[in-house]
Amino acid sequence: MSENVGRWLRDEIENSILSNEFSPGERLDEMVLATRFGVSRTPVREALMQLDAIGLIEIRPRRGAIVIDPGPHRVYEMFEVMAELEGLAGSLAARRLDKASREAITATHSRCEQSAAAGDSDAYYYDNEEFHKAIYAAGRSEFLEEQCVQLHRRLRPYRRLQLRVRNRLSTSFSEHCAIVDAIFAGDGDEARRLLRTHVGIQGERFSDLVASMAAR
Amino acid sequence: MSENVGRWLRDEIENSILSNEFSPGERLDEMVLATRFGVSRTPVREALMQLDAIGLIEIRPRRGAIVIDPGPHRVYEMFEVMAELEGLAGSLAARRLDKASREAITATHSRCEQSAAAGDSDAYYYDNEEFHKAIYAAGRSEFLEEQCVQLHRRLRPYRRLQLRVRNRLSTSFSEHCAIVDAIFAGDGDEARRLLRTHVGIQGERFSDLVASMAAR
DNA sequence: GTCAATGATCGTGTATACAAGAAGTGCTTT
DNA sequence: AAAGCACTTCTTGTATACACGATCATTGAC
Repeated sequence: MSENVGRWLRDEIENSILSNEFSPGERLDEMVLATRFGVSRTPVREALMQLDAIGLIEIRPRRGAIVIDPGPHRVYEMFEVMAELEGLAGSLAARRLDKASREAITATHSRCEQSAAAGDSDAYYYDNEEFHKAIYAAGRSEFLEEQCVQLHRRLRPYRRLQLRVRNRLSTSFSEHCAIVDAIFAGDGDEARRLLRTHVGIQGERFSDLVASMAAR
Repeated sequence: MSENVGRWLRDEIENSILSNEFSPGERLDEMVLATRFGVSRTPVREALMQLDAIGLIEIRPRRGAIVIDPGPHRVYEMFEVMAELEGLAGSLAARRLDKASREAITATHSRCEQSAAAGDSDAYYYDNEEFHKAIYAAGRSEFLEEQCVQLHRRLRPYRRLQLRVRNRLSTSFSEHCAIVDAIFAGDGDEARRLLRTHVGIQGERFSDLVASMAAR
């Protein structure tokens, strides 16, 4: 547990939302949360305030907090922005790549290869996240890295759903290969382009997303 | 005053920070703020929590809140991300432009023209903001628009400083012209490219920024 | 039978009280 | 005189109390 209860609660509730324990639209009762975590309403409220500020929940004055339901269209928009940010990270990574980042990318990339070969979508889901984070870090822009990590976090549940689509695992991995090649070759524009299409949800992938969101 | 004190305080303190009334590094005493605004510590704390969540201040456990000092390098990184997001907004705007958005862009653009012609950098600062917001809106991506507005808000003080640089007003406006042309021509790639360079801080503009930040 | 009005109930918004840690101050000791 | 330690004080973190608005149900009227 973190040093202060408010922060701990924020992480706890955030995780519960992102892992779909609290569903979109669900009302978050302060008293219920307080008793559940064995604290008073004060730190619960502070945690909710923070989650409201980062857009995970909505606090309607005098009417309590509800988990925001982005809906397919907004999720698409979020992926669109994510694609753009990852593209930037990739282009910076290609220009600024150093030894440590190169090794981190190589390591996470080969872990993805193993999970993809094994057809283990849960393992791939985790390794994929580490791979992308390695690219964020390689861009050497702290602010960009933070933005990427935060948005990635919010999109996590949907990224996971996407991997369930048939053949997505092997497609994803082969795209990774091209991305790694571009970054290692120092080709920033190509890395940017590849990451944009890799992360974005073009064409039929949007309907796949809608379908998987509806299936929950 | 907003419907609840917490939100009002958040906006109030946020504005005070962004208008440099509270300087970077300054300690924000809960009790001082509470008495200043004539409320108790509870809503003050809730406001501070939210400002911490969006990265404007840092709350160090048991040691109070301080206004974050981004420093030139981080401000540069923020502009880099802003440029990318605005580029995306511009490319979307070029593809999705409708009548209302077109009129909004035209109107704000001509207001910029007048302020630039008058050499009124304060007026231009305001009109420029409206112009950029018109482009965000024209992209028709709510999430992107929100991200742009939020980041624009945080960069506002620095954008203002930049306009003080010699000739920046007329340069900025002529860039606007090219951007408007590209968007109206439906050339998304060109709009993206132009906005990226317009917003980003390349070359000597970075040293201008550093100089103006130091001069405060 | 349906709709509206009024009162009861529940939950949020704010203030205050209390607990606990951090920073500053003054004393002692070397 | 400088450094270390204890004590005091100030500020934050959490709990609780109270006030007010929203929601819901019950009752009455049409």
